[in-house]
Amino acid sequence: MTMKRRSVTIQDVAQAAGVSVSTVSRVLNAKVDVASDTQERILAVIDELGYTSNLAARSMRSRKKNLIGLVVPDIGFPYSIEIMKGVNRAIAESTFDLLVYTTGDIHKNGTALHEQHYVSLLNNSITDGLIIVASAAADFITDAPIVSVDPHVVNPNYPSVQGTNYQGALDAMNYLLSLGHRRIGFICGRPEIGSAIRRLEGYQAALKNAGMDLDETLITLGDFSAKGGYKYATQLLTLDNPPTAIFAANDQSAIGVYQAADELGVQIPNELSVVGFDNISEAKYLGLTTVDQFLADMGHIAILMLIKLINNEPLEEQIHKMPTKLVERSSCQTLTGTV
Amino acid sequence: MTMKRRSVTIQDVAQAAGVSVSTVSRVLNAKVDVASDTQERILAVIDELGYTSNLAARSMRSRKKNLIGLVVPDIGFPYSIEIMKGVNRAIAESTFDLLVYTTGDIHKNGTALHEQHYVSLLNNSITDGLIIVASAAADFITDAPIVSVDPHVVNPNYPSVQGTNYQGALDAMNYLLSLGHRRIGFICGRPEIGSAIRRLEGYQAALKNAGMDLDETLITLGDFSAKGGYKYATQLLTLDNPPTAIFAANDQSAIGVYQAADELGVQIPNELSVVGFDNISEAKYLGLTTVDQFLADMGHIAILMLIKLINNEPLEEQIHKMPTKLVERSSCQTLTGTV
DNA sequence: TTGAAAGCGCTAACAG
DNA sequence: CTGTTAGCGCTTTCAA
Repeated sequence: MTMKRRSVTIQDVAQAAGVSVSTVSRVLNAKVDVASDTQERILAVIDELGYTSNLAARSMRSRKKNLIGLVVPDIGFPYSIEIMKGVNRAIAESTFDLLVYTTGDIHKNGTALHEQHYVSLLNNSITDGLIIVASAAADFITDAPIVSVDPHVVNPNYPSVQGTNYQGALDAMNYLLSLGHRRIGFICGRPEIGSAIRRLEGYQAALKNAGMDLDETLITLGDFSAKGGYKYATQLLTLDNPPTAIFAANDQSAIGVYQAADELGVQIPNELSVVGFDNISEAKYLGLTTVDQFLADMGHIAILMLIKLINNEPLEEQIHKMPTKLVERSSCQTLTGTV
Repeated sequence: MTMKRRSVTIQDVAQAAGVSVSTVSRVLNAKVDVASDTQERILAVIDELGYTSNLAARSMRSRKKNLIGLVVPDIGFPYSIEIMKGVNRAIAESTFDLLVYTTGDIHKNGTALHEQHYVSLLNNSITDGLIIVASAAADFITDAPIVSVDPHVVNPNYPSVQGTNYQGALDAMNYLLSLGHRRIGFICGRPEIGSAIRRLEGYQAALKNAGMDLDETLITLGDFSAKGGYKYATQLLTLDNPPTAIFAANDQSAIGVYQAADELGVQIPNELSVVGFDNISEAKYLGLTTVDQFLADMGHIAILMLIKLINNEPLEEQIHKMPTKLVERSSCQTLTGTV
């Protein structure tokens, strides 16, 4: 590790090259009005001294930072990972660098405050713009643009990319109905999150469309966790008249369902069909890639939108509808976005 | 979204509170020598104006930035995620904020350059120190301390936290041997990475210790990917005299083994035992948590080491040995670290 | 084509 | 306890 006590500054480079700092700065910023031999000499010195421009100083002085920030909730969720992948891909194709901040455990309180803290910290100083994933906070203080991905509550004041949760739930339910199921259980997500509610509404609408009655005992609480899924699946499967299929609000819940079924000796998929929304873990385990792609695309779209905002280009409203694909014991996810 | 054209500065706060900037600065940095009524007034103004300190300006002026950087390879790997979790946990218990940078696809070239770019960019400006996970680069130019987690090649010039790959492989093999297996296949990791080699050495040593001959046809190439695992498992399982057990170099490879076995109609674990190093995906799928913990602890330890370095405290050499736990079809991971 | 000089927002002496 | 002042490293006028 080459560890110097004081880093080499633009001053050092200027002195070594026998020019002024402003000339070095011009070279660094690829300005054209520099004599080519001067330029070469400076570049050589930069290389020799191992100079890197100081991010802080640069950010402070100039408006463009070439840096985009991504604020994601608990990275333990495959959901976050997949979005990050799409973001990474889009960043790689751009001229921006990416910094990621995680707000920690999504189930803990104070997430909204954490988010706001980071937004202020970053967007008022070193980043040109920010993507916020699954934000709990509804409002932010910021100078630079923000694009929100799957916010808990949609705020029409700023652009967002959202999964088509309602349609996805309809698709999943229609799939189960087409298999002949008439008693389908539903394990809900965290009720304060809009997407969980829209999935529930999709569940209810599908039953209604099929002309079936709603059995309230088949709808349970839930919290997007495997533990919750296990608890509520056990509840459903030990009913006097248990469901023949379960639609879980997300992949973690679905894992809990598998565990509960296993423990109770219920065979999947022979005795019980299971569909989980966002069923990433399983898809990955089974070597499927379709589901991941939806989320990655959300991240990708969000970055493209953000870059347009940063460049002051207009956003055209646009529906980005992903094809739906269902696999046994797995699920579907569709999304819309404005680019 | 509250979006102002120019952010409120410490100047604005000072003016509004009728004090000087330095007094505001003192309050911001929790200095004690400020009259409590002055402090209250300033805090009220800060709150009212929605002031947030400019990260760039602060970083530039003061040595302490309260920010730690984490550079991880491809976030698609559960390995990276688990380490990030441990890091997050340690950060939450500290006074530091965390910023993450990912170098993208681990299999792509140029990773080392990417790493060096970010180390210079961050560590010479806005971070107090950096954790680098699975670094491909061996050397860095940096002002602030670095702690390396599982570097490809260990550089004795700077502190590192490393998994006990050799011992872990021994444990995994002894487990398979204790099950009575005498023909055990090995699917290697990327050979340019030190940990892959140490796992191979553990495999070989275990056989030697058991007084068994080494059958070269049972050792295949590999690349830490499911695709590679599938390919080489197929190769092993279609041998004239196929192995009764396979030890895969990581969890991705193991997934490939399951796929290959499934396709060839080989029953696991009845006809074939499989152990995968770092078997995170499966452990998670099966609801196990032990394996994750090892990696998270590596991240945790790394942060504790880094904070000591930042505070100029000495590092004591210390072996942190995790208990070994083996589960059928899954694996073990132990680690050591200096804190 | 280049250099001198003015700050960006902030912290840290140094005085009072 | 508080204000004045001097920069941190960089970009950007404005002159030369």
